[in-house]
Amino acid sequence: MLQCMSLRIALLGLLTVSGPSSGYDLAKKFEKSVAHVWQAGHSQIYPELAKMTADGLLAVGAEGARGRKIYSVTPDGQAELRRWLLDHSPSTTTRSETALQSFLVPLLEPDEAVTVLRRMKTSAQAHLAELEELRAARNAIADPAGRWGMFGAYALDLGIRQTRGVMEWADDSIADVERRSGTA
Amino acid sequence: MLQCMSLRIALLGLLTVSGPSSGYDLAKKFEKSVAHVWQAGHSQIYPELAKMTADGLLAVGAEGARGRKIYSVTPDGQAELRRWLLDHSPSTTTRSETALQSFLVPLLEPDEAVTVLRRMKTSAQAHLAELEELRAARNAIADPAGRWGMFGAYALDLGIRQTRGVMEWADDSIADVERRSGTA
DNA sequence: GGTTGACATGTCACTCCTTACATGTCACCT
DNA sequence: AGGTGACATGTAAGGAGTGACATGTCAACC
Repeated sequence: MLQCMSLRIALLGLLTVSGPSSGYDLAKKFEKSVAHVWQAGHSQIYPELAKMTADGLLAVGAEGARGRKIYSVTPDGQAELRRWLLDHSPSTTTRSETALQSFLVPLLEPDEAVTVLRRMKTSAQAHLAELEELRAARNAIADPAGRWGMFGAYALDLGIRQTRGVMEWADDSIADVERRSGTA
Repeated sequence: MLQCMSLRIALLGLLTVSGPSSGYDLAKKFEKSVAHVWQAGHSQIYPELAKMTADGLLAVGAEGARGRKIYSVTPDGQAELRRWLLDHSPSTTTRSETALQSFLVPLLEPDEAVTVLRRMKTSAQAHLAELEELRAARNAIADPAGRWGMFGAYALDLGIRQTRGVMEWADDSIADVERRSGTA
């Protein structure tokens, strides 16, 4: 089993917090939460749930209306999740189109580079607004004292900091490009 | 052509800066530079170079010793790279194991969560040291006034900021977990 | 009764990426 | 002459991920 695991883990975590759920519900919740850190569509989720069931990490309860299958986490599944969190040092393999653009941007003329950097800043700004709205909604509704009250909260905080970092970086890089082209 | 493109673009950029190079040389340079933002092994690079040649983005010069093929960027290749940088808004699809761990960490007991967060901080620290050494080496050697002097420099700066951000986040999150478990 | 649209689950084809395997060249050492 | 090891280029098998397609249920509305 040298596979990536991450989708499995994400689903185990989500199912732990949600309690027994159907694939459809999981896919919807996934989209609104875990997808910020690990993307997957229903066409990947349904087969993975089936495989996880076959591997004993999940159990299928009664099938509800419209053929809904209700999954829940087995003890093996809990153990798998715990083990991954405690023992697995995450692989650092990056693959970010934004970072690639930032890498290559010096290949452009200064004014073009500034345009690209400004676009990056704008989209970071939009992303930041989205994340801060999410946090505001959390603070208004969620019960942070509950058993899983902080589920996703640290990741949200991290995302906000990283996005702010991108904005600051873009500002400084724009200034740097302009300084260099001014004195050239 | 709804493909990802990113590997193509990375190779075009690297080849633009390196000047005509063999696949082997590109793979080595790739590993030391672009791989920080987009990973790929030689088994992916060789076929991609062949495809890019077939698509007219690259041209093969004389074959050197030991069957070396010397690739160079064609005008079509330059245009492709420019177009991607100027017109392509990078997809925001995240997929980070670190972020996934940060997402799920509240599922653990407080002391376990602290352990995981400390590990994340340590590895961020190591990564930061690596990046700062890279920057020091750049500053000692590189000629930032040269045509491509800043190639990769903005990405390196971004990486350093992001990694510092992770460390700060880890510190604050550890403090938060400890505060919550103390008052619970 | 029929249409619409949200609910619900899946498959298929294709691209992307990783690991391991396979092949052959050339310089240098003994 | 033979061995070693860096150089150099590839292929193959399989897992991961994407987008489009396919199928069927059920409630509500007209």
